Parts: sequence; structure tokens; C-alpha cells
Amino acid sequence: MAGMDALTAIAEPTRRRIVDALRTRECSVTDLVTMLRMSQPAVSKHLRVLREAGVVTASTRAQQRIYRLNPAPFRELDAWLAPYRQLWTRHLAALEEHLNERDKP
Amino acid sequence: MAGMDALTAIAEPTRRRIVDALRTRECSVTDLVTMLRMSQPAVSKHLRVLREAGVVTASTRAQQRIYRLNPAPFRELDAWLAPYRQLWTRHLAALEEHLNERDKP
DNA sequence: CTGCTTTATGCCTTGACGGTTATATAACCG
DNA sequence: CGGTTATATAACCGTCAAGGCATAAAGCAG
Repeated sequence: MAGMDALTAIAEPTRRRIVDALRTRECSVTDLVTMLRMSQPAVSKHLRVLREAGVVTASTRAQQRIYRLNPAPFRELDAWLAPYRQLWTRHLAALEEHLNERDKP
Repeated sequence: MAGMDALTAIAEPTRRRIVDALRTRECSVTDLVTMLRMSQPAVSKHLRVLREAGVVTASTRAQQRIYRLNPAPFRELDAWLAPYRQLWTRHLAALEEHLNERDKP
């Protein structure tokens, strides 16, 4: 019942591997277990964290639980990143400025 | 000597506060200490982590060390996020499709 | 109902991390 | 030089989370 935010959840290396896997196609738990070469409980626990953070959603199909990504937190992350974009555009602008300045004899 | 990656470094709540503060203007350590209302050693340690992850750079000015953001990791984060963008564009497309379908009697 | 498969939970150990106080290092000022 | 400011490091502690194994729970097959 922790409720950690999406970014913190995604940051963990193993969970990022899970997220990267789910990006291309939805997966069952055993799918992920074989991909990550980790114990099933470990994977289930990571999935629980991701679920409670709203990063993934699960649906039941027969005995399997199919996990897929939830777009929302990625949009949020994108929104958070937005104001940082001018960071490197400004950087490039400064660089260009510098080059122009240098070419003037 | 850990060498954690940028995303993991940024994910930590306190460090995200530092990064958010540095986004608008560069800061000295004491600046950050007063902002975060935390002990100076704690701030210095977080700055060390951010430094080793390449998130920030430091320069010396008198006795102060001025910290500023390094654009690179944010570009990397943006690049990592890029393939996820189609996640919500697809999502929107599907939604629109669904609405169109529903309007046909 | 009895297995069989798939997933979730409980318990435990271990290692890492965030925070503190105390101290070292470094750069300025007089 | 001595003193003061600014930052980094050391030593320590409490907490927490990630991983393991064992076990429960849930859904299907026969």
C-alpha cells in the first residue's frame, strides 16, 4: 500500500527492463520470468509495484494475468521533462552563438 | 564509486527537488541547503550522486561551488521516452476509432 | 473433487541508501 | 600566520527494498 510515484517505480533497473519489454508487446508473468531470468515471485512483486504506481494494468486471461503499459504515467513523465527541453535548445543556441562569434576576425 | 545511471539518480525525491531547483538557476550548496531545509552534508551527498551520474556539473567560485544542470542526461531521457510516445498516440487513435465506430448506426 | 498450472503473498536475509553529527579540506580575509 | 566561511568526507544508524524459498490462492482440465 505504498503508492510510490511512477518515476520512482520506473527508475529501478529491473522494473525498467520490464517496462521496456512491455513496450513492444503485452506479456504474461511467465513471459517476463523467462525474459528476465529471475524468480517468479520477484517478478510478481515488481509488477505489483508497477501496478500500484499506475504504470501497468493487468487483465485476466484463463489462468494467466496479462500485463500491459498504462500510457498516463509516460505522458506525465513527458510533461515533467518538457520544461527541461529548453535546457539543451538553449545550450545549442549558446554553442552556435559561440561559433559565430569565433568566425568573426 | 557506485556509478548509478541518470534516471535512477533523478528518481529520488530529494534529488528531483534539487534538479527542479537547478532548472531555473544555478545554485551554490548553501543555496540548496536553505531551499531544501536539510543538513548540508545530506545535500552534498546528493550532489555527489548527481555529479557522478552526470546530471550536474560543478564549478568553483571563491569558496563556493556552483552547481548547474548538464543537458546530456535529459536528452538521453528524452530519447528513451521517445518510443513510448506512440503509446499514447496509438491510444488516442484507438479511442477516436472507437468513437467513430459508435456513431455509425 | 483431484490434480495441474499460473500467479500472488509471507517470511527472511542482506545490502544499500538517506539522514544525522562530527571532522577534515579548501579558499578567502585580515 | 590565524580566523572564518563554504564544502566535502567519515563514521554511524535506522529503515527499506530487492531477492531468495516456501506456500497459499485462483483458475482450468480431467
